[in-house]
Amino acid sequence: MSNIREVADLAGVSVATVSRTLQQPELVSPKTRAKVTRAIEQLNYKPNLMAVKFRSGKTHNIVVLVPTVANVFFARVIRGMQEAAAAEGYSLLLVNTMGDNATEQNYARMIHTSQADGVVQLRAFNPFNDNDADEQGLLPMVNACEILDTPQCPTVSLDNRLAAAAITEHLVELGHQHIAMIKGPASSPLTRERMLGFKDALQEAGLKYCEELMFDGDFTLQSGYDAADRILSQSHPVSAIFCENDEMALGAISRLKAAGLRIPEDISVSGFDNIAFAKFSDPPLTTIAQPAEEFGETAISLLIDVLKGKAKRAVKVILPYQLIIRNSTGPAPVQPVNLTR
Amino acid sequence: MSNIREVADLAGVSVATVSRTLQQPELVSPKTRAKVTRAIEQLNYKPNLMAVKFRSGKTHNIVVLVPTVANVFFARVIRGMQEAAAAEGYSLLLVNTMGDNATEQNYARMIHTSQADGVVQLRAFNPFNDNDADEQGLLPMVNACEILDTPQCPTVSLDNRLAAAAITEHLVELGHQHIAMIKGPASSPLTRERMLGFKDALQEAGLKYCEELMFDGDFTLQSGYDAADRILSQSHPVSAIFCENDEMALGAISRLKAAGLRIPEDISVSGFDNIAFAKFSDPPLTTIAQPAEEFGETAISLLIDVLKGKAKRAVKVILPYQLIIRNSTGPAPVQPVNLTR
DNA sequence: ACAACAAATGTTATCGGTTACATTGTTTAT
DNA sequence: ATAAACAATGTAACCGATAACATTTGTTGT
Repeated sequence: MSNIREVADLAGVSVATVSRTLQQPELVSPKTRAKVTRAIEQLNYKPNLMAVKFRSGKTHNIVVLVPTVANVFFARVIRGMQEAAAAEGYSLLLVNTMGDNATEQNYARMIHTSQADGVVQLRAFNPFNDNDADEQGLLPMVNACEILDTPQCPTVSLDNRLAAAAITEHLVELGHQHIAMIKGPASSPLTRERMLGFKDALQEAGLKYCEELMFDGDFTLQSGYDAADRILSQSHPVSAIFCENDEMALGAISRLKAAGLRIPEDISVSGFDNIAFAKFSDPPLTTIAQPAEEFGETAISLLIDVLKGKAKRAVKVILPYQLIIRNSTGPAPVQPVNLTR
Repeated sequence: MSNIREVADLAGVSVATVSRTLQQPELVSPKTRAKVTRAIEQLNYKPNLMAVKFRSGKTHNIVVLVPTVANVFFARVIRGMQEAAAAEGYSLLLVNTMGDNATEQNYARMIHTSQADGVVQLRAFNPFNDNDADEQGLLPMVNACEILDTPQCPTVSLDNRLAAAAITEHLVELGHQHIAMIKGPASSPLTRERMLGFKDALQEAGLKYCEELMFDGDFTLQSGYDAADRILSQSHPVSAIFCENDEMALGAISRLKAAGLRIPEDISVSGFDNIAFAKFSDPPLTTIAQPAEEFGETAISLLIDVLKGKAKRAVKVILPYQLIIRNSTGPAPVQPVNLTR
């Protein structure tokens, strides 16, 4: 591999001139520029970016902590980040953390070892220690999608509470009075926020909230299936199920159909996220659409602002949601269906 | 940020001793080691890994070219790579290439600019130029999943032809004589291989191959839906559809059901990949399971072999597939159903 | 023609580590 | 006792680029 010195020698100039030819060509006379360019081509010279990054102290790398890349929603967010990052000359170091705190802390440490300039965190967990925080005003981190309660960094999120209330309201308007909920893991703020929105809407409608109709899940298809199974084997009447994401909704539908229930005639099911599969399921899923790609783009652009020192104060961006009504929700049956057949 | 010199000063030793304490502690006396360790802690010293990588010429980064992270199958492969890489101290630079050749070439160039040591390519496209190849015997690249026809690098793949034949055979055994196929993009070798396997099985069974029953898709849900739409509006009888991946199969099922067809009573549909959704669709999808995580692990381990100079010759690994029979395929109807109702 | 200044190019310290080699101190063998 | 061998530590060159500063060359004005 050739280096800048060889190029300089071949072109008969100094290394500084070669560097300038590449960085600020306007400072180099056209004649010399031509000589240098020729030498570069002749040697097939490529600057060693490791050296550049080392020297400049800027890696142009961004660590992205993803709970799981297998989540279709995150895949869309990643795509948005990718594009925004590439446009600004940044590379993404994607880390599939499986929600493991230690792993996240490990990779966040790449900031300190100068392997990356910043971090995008897609989970409500602060991978930095407290003492890291006060070193500089703003940590080079952006929190997206599932945000921290008290973040010291910019965030991009959705008003999950409002969105959850909106979809619940839709169910209420259809006449549903006994709505079960399949929640995400208790550790997730999303879960809490969407639950609050759910409660808000119930209260607004004058319906009473019933703790026994809340079921645990973990955002996977299987957990939705399992939760539906538990719903079927309990005694309270249920005419609609609000699922905290689409995967769980689809899993639940699978179980309900296996029990011979018709959707939405016997029971309505709603999701959250509007993943690609939602449109093609049977029946197509009523859900909340999130601007996933935009989450990614915004996160990257906020982070770059922080890195450039532009952001003095932690910005909070709230992106809009959209209620997508399809056929998995319908009017409540006149007589609540007996689930335990 | 403190550096090695400050640590050396505080500990009252030379920089070499500090470096040795971290790299080859056995060369340093316990007494000195203790002094150095204390200084490191006191200053909260973290070695600048950019400097290390620059000096050593090894970045411990691996570029992964993913056509799209939104593909559930790739997500699993990525997860496998992630784990294998982390275990060996490598980081993954994931690139969502959207199948764009220029993008892939761009990122593959990171090898030449010393930003990464190697590349894992999940698509049948060689991002390097010919002249890159002969520089060294083996390019620091591994091709996985969808492999090149004439790769100059190690590969990990499935015998797609055999797998496609196996699932076709399953359809034939169920009595299907008019099998349509929804293909992937013509540019993909996977498409060709699976098509060959499909033809193999037809020939084996003495059935004739019909060009008009081959429909184009692009591995997305929507393209499966659209292809099914075209199948419904043509005149040949069809009792089964072999889809080249699960997404297209699910899209097709959605369209077929919308037309009032029952699956598998009226028409059978098979997929390929066994994504998580396959099990929870209605009906659950008959498909080919691939060891996705193992693809990823193997790819990384092969690449590391190449990087360490262990691999002299390009290895080809073929992983096993598994036919998963669920309920989207069933006996062929006695009288072929008229699709154009 | 010459000062004054601008443009073009060169020289070299520097980033933060690693490591070959040099030096000093300590132990072992004869 | 002395040379040889070894252990522990230090010195400084080096990786490849950048950029501050120094120097040379070219241009302009009077």
